Amino acid sequence: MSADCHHEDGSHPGLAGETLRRAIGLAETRCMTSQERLTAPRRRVLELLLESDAPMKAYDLIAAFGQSGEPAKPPTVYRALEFLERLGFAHRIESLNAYVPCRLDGAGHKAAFLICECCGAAEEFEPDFSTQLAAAAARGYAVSGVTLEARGLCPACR
Amino acid sequence: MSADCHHEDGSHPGLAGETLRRAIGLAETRCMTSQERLTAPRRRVLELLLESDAPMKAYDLIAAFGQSGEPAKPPTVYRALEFLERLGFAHRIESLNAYVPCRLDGAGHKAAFLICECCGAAEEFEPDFSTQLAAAAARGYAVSGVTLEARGLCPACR
DNA sequence: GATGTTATGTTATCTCATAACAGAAGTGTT
DNA sequence: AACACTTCTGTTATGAGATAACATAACATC
Repeated sequence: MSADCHHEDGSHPGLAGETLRRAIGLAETRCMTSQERLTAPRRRVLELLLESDAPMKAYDLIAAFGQSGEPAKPPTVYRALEFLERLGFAHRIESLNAYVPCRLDGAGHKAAFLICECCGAAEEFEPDFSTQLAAAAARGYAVSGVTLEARGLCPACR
Repeated sequence: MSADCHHEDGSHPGLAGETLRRAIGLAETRCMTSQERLTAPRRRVLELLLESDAPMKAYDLIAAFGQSGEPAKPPTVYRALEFLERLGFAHRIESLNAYVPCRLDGAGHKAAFLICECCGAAEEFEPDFSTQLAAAAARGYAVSGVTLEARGLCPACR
């Protein structure tokens, strides 16, 4: 994100109130059905991601973790992120070293982002990797996960 | 790369001798025509990348930099990598924190890799991003660069 | 040969992430 | 209930990756 960008990122406003509660409730349900546990630290990290307007760095999560200002220890947050990624509730954006909640239901182990170099917005979009998967198959590769990160300017910043 | 993989990565054998010299000569030429300078540290880092069979970490490059075993200082190597990326001579693989020489001529600011989770090979392939670029355009994004990283098993490791 | 620009050398520090081990909490048995 | 088993958490310490800041050197060009 450039330092002198004054645009707002309108693409993914953070959740709050009832909307937030429902998103977390949905995660609870999905954990139930897959015999996984949405424990307190995992729930807290998911909540922080959902509340945020923008991708969050791990140490942002660490700093914001405690209700009354006490930070978490790094492993607490990294473990929660690992869990959330494994269940598809969050994605890591490699080129930012940052994390976002999954905005698309059931994207599985594929993710695609449009990242604005001006305002820092990271918009997730439905990835169609058929071309690339065909190229991989032609080379004999068995692909288990794909990520795509496109950098540029969002409509507001152009 | 899994610790117990005994396969060889055959996809990108490191260059040596005449082949290596020609690859570097090509880079020299391309620098000339674009009014850029392939200075000693830049040339050295490119050489190390070209000689390697596999993606190299920045601190691998730092350790291998000196002819007689003396490491480089980190900024020396990071600056060279920045230059090589800018000119399209090298790519950073975000999900590995590692670097490879560009294997495709004139790929510009787009790159696509098949990364073997067993042997660590990273094969660059010709990216066709037409689908994703159309999706980006539909959202009003002006895309300046795209990277794709597909993880899985290479033919030898399957 | 003075000036502006680009690149390098050097020190220190910052950000990002994980290893290792002890303890607590849930689950299923007998 | 007592037990073993597994999963998750707490805590300390450290490893890995990258950059800020400033001084010096090399090149260009006028």
